[in-house]
Amino acid sequence: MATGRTHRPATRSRGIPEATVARLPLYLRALTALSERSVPTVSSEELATAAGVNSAKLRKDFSYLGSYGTRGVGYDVEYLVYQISRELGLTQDWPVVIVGIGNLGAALANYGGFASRGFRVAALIDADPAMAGKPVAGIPVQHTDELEKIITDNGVSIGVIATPAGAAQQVCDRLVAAGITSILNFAPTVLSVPDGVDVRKVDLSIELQILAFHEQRKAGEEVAAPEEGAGAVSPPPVSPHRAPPGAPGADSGRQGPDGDVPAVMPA
Amino acid sequence: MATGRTHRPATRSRGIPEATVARLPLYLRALTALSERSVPTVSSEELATAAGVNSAKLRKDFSYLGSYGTRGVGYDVEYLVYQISRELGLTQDWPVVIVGIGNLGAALANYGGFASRGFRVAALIDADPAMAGKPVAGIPVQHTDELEKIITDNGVSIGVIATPAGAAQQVCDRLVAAGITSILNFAPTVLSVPDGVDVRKVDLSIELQILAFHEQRKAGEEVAAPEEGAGAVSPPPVSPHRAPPGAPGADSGRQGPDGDVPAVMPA
DNA sequence: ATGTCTTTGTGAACGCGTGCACAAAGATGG
DNA sequence: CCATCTTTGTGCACGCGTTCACAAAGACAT
Repeated sequence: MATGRTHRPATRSRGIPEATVARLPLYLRALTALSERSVPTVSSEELATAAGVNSAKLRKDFSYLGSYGTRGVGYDVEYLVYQISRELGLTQDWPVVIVGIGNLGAALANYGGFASRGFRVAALIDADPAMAGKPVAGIPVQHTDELEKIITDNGVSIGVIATPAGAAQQVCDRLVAAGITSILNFAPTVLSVPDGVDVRKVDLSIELQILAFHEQRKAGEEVAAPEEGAGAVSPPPVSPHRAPPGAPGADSGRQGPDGDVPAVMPA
Repeated sequence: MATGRTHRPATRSRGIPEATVARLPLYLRALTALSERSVPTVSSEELATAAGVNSAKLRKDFSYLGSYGTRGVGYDVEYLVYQISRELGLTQDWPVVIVGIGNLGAALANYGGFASRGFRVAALIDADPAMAGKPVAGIPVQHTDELEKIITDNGVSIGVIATPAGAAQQVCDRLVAAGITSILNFAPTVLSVPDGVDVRKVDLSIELQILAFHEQRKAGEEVAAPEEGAGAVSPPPVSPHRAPPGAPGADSGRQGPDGDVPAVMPA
């Protein structure tokens, strides 16, 4: 999961737990697949398997939405697709803007999963004047100067940030000032936003690091970890030189502070 | 976070909670930034703010790693960077292979955040013969036929799947059979893997849908929904009882019955 | 040394999320 | 109409994660 929510402590919207909301898209995907195969109904067991979750959890999730099932039979696929879509707000059109048309931004612009879910790429924005007018995924890139106008003219409320880390906060501030209230952030930075603005982040690097952690653990299981100092080893002021990976280090020379340039895109 | 973990119920690796592991990369990023600015020490309060978390949570997280701070002073930045890197397994080289070099795969191959964290792209693999030999991000693409050989020859244990949804499971099976034990999946499909294999998934579409949910709720707050609670009155926008599809009518039209099309990667 | 001040590390309480297990609801067959 | 069988919906218990709040530990000044 390359995700991470931000803020929004416990405002359980109208009783639907955040964890449940996060799974609804999963159910929707599985249901859509069934719908395409013209399957009329599914049991919680079948659907749960298709969505990769526990059936009890699925039933409990659906119970928050209402009683849409039929005991002894299961759930009507089409009806459920509609209900979940409505709950998620996918029955309406959501114009989005993508800021930062680099490798990642371009990949996002070409992403086919947008339109099929009610999301419409209203505009592509980049700070590089050379990019202006150049079409990406059939949409001409516009310069950052137009940002505010684009957002207000199109009534955009969701913005995607795919810029380098250094520019993210600045872009974010402008988006928010222009009226954006939901942001999907691909830049490896913590964005600070005023209350009322939602931010979700996707960071591939983080996901890989989590995998590495487990991978290391698996590998170390056979060798039996050396347990290191049992007693609390007081932190010696002597900063142990950070062991640089045997790889071609010297990465931080690429650019700004963090040198991170996000590049992600779910298929 | 466009993230979502999979499996691994409660195997808290050596006592470090999964939630804590997921935050370590966040701390590491903030610490690295401080390190580059030559800041010698930070308090839990400062670091927490930089990482976007609560200070109490941060201290508790660090407590699982050991006592690396100094009361009254804070944490030694360099030392902590090293400890966390080591804990995450980033002090060693992790060769990874990327399968599926479409828009997404190419973006990933160009991602600068890999090398800087100890990850090295060992190979790019695609099923399209026309792609073979073509360099992407300086690395020549190899055909799927070579998959097994590439993995065993390079001792790769982490694989990234960026193929269309339809090919994901098949690719996954081959990766696992070849010895891969950690997979980062960008395809919108639930992968089934044997025990011992970790899968993490990133799905942009899901993140956007979650944002849409909250966005819709924000918009609806002004209209103030009429409580509707008590009697569990199933909201029948279409039909009270198990009404068949019927949905499209009220729907924003546009998309056909299918609507979804499992995010078929443009490739 | 001694006292004061800062910040960590953690015990404990609390709340959310998960999964079990079962009663209720409805379908189905006789 | 009744019996049986399937599957939902949910009460309940449990465990993880979060947060509070404070004692302990050390820095620093006197």
